[in-house]
Amino acid sequence: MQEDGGVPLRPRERIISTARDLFRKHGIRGVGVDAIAEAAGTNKMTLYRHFGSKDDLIIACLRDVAREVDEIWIRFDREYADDPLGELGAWVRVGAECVLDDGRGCDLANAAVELAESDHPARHVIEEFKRDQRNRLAKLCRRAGIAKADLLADTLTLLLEGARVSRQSAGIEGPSARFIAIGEAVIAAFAGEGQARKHSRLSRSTGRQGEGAAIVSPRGRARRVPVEHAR
Amino acid sequence: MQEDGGVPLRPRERIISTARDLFRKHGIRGVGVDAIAEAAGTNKMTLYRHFGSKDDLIIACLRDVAREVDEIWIRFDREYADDPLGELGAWVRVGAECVLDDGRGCDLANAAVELAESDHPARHVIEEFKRDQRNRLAKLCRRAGIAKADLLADTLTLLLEGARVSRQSAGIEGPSARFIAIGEAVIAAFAGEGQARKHSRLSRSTGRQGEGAAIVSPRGRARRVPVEHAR
DNA sequence: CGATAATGTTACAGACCGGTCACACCCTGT
DNA sequence: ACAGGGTGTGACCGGTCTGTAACATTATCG
Repeated sequence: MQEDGGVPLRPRERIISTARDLFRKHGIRGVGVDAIAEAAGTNKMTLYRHFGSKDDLIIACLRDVAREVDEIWIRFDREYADDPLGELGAWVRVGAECVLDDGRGCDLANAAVELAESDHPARHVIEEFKRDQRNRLAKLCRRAGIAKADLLADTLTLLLEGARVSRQSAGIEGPSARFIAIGEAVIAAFAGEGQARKHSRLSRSTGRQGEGAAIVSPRGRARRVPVEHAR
Repeated sequence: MQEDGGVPLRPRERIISTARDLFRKHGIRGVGVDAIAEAAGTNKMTLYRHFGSKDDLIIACLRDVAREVDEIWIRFDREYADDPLGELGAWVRVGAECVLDDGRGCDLANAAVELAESDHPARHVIEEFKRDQRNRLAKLCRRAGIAKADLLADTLTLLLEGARVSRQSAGIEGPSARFIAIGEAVIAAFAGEGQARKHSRLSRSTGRQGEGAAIVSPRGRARRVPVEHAR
């Protein structure tokens, strides 16, 4: 049946994996539990034995996404333990990968749009995740010696969030195509301001990209990262 | 019955207005045509006589939103005819208003998230609208003498788009709270780079805001604008 | 007034939704 | 061999969804 790395997946994992896929492709409200169960090679009854309701399944999926993103952070924090500025650059590149990917944006953010009810149980997971991402990024900025670390973290968060949603509504050639160039320029501007202050010029900061960069094209180290549609 | 400015609205306008409201509150897929018709003080049959299908109604609503935003642009272009930099500032402030407002983000962007099918007829409207917004903003940047006008337009677009979506998933205290500060700082950085070059420093550019600005609070001129949940 | 168009009302079709029930099956461990 | 837990099957419930049919009512305007 369905496997992952040679190990046959049990129904529960298959359901979560399949549900994540279908939710992402068609939207949470655009796919029914029956379709999920069938696509996962099982049936509705088994699905309901593992997840008491569709909302429960949604929450489990969102938690699963959040867990994957956390793992990326943990790996990055280890790989770039003594190079926080390099980690910031890697954050931009992996963010750009997420922007391209399949162009469906962040699962958590999408869920927040779809599940409009302000008291929906999934909102806790979403808000906690977003808060966590912001804090992680701010901490990284602080570690990198950025003077206005929180402000840079917020700026980068808005840029990535915007790139991912803009990719959906304005297309791949829209403003999100310049996410890498913009992100790197912003980091350079913030980094150059607090300490060395040599040249706090905006854009054209790390070489390459510049005005005519057009389509963002992640390469180099970030390519190795099997990030799928994380975050 | 339902009026607007003293003039009684005909069923068609009432339906569009009501549908926009309900779509916004509960999401497009979260509200049925029957509920829309009833809330609009009419019935499903009349709704279907004006709009052949729910998709048609969705498209009409999105066009209506786009039209309102266009009107704002036209007014701004007239009010700030000889002060493009001032218009950019106004753009940021009215954007911040949209971010706050009811915290449900851009109707067009939300629709792009909800209507995941890549061939959904509403996608044309959405993409055209977003392309148009970007071009308008870029033209404004050019008029303001910004050297890298397109890059600034893309940056501001990502920031606003990010602020509006982040407001939904990370809450009102999240990164979107600093949208005005960030936006103004970016504009100042770009404006200071191309020509005068006096101080291209990031942040702390136009006074006020700064590090501890916390919640964005639109005031002054932008307050007059009855923007509702435009864009 | 009278003709015509727009609107209201009710009922219905057909599909799909989330969720449950009863029961049969099969695999695993002892 | 046996027991028990996880799983598969199909039917079913009540509700909601988009969309339509037929007919009654009202508004508009010459």
